[in-house]
Amino acid sequence: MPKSIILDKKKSATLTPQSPYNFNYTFHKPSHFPTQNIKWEKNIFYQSFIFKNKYCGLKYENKGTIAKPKIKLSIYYKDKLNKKQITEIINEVKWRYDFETDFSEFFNKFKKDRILKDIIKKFKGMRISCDYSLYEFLIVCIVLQNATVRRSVQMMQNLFDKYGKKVRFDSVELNTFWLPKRLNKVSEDELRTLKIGYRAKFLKRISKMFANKEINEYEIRKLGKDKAKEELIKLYGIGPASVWYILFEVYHHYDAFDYISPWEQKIYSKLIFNKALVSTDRILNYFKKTYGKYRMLAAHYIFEDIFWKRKHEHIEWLEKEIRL
DNA sequence: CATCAGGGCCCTG
DNA sequence: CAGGGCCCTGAT
Repeated sequence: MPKSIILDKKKSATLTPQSPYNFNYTFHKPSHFPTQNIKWEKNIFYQSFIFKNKYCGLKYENKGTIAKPKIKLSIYYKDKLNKKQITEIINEVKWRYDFETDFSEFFNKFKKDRILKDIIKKFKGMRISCDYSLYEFLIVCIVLQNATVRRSVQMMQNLFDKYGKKVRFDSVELNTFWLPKRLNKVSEDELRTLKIGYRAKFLKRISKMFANKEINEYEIRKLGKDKAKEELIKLYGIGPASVWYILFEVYHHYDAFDYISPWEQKIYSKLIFNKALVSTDRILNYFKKTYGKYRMLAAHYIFEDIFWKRKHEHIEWLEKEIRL
């Protein structure tokens, strides 16, 4: 078990995202895979955060409204962070939680859409949120592949316990990820003792690429969707199912919806067509035609809506599809 | 007890 | 471009 790093220093800043911004629907996504590097409670969000090899903790507090958003960000750290580094962390946070995008066109365009109209009313101001760096998100993708959620949770926790650290700040203790070079050094056999199976090879290769700086997360932000896809799909262990998640969540391409995995196909079939199984082509065409460049964002709103409902009520058909 | 598919991907033919 | 193999786990 990792030992805790106590983060006893703190700097705070007040941030004002573009309106409308819904704090809670952005910082908590029930459809997302749960990992122990983050913690949400109403109007507060915590995360562990590795910034240039430094282990930090971030606390976000909702101090505004959806129409007049205001977020207090507190950065907890141990050694020292200079002003420039603080600014860099703030900029990264703004990107990760989609502070600066203008959503008005999306909301206006679809406020009468048969599926989205009610969802938009309720979720207006929900943004993309990515709790991970590219490297960390790749780990999550790989751990999700060909496994049930329960098993993915176990694999992730084993990795956190073996290679990550823990940070303690404010009132929380959270797991952290590790640096790519850490995994680059371990053997495939050692990784396999963590019950991750054939994924060990993927993690090693990807960690090696990051350790050797063969891939640059920030350069890919400058690329268009197709170019970015081309780069990402080259990664060993990243195929068509994973790459769309990355393009949307990490790179904010609101139209990154050109592939549906079987379990998602069933969910969209039910929600959009009220049928057990509609062909993936038909679903994708519907989204493309109806939502155009916002098709993945629309899909995201629809997905979050059903998963929020699931928190409060039992949805029989959905339980069958997600197989915990 | 055995068998099997699961929130894919790689590699081969 | 189809299909087999891959890890482990819980369901049957």
